[in-house]
Amino acid sequence: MEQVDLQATLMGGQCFAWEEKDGVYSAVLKGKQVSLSCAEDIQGPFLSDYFDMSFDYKAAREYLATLSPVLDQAVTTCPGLHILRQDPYLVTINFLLSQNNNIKRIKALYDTLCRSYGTEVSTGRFSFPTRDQLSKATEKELLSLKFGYRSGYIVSVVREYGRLGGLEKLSTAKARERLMTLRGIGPKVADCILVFGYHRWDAFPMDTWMRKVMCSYFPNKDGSYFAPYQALAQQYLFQSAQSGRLVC
DNA sequence: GGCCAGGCCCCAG
DNA sequence: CTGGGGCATGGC
Repeated sequence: MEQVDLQATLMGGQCFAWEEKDGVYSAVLKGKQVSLSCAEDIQGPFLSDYFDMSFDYKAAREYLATLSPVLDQAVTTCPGLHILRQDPYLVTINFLLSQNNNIKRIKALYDTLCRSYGTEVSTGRFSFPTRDQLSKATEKELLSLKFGYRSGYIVSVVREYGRLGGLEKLSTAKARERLMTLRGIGPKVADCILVFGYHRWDAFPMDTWMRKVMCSYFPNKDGSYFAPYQALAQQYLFQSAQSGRLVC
């Protein structure tokens, strides 16, 4: 039975909603609070979909392991890493927050958005603001909440989001192109939205960590080397580098 | 103080 | 198309 690694999957930089306390992971999803203390708690249609339980991760890991010792090591150490199926709008706003930033502070900003514009679903627990709720935020307000130069991007993307339309039907390359027409979404953020919001495994986000990894371990190669599992390879390599398990 | 963090925009060449 | 400066903020 496939065991999801909650730590790696929920706290590894795919999403910023979860907090871990005494081994219990909790978040507000779809307006409801969810708490998980082990992989067996992943039950029901919503969580099964969220954790992408129907995909054959074993086959993907076995293939990636053949590509390089670094990946072999990574998948062996952490067999339970899944790519979540998250809401595209939420992912879009989240990765606007991510640019030139670190995971800890991205989480803090995520929390600020929830508390400032979301709905309190239980005492002290807030949902992520809907598009409608977030549309009430002004740039000035966001600046005072320490969103920095991302403030303008958030206001603009919330306003223009409807323009994206049925991205699901487009090829990854076309969808990427359309995402990048929004202000504040460049190549890297677009790729993150494609992987984490649209589950496009042929996207390969290249951030500062990945640049180092590719330079050190896969010189003269790009994401296509890991096809058809680019996104999973990326997530393994990102986490390995970012947690200091790789020397770059 | 300088450098860096899941970068992007804008402007030179 | 490529390179580099500017941009907000906080941790180290």
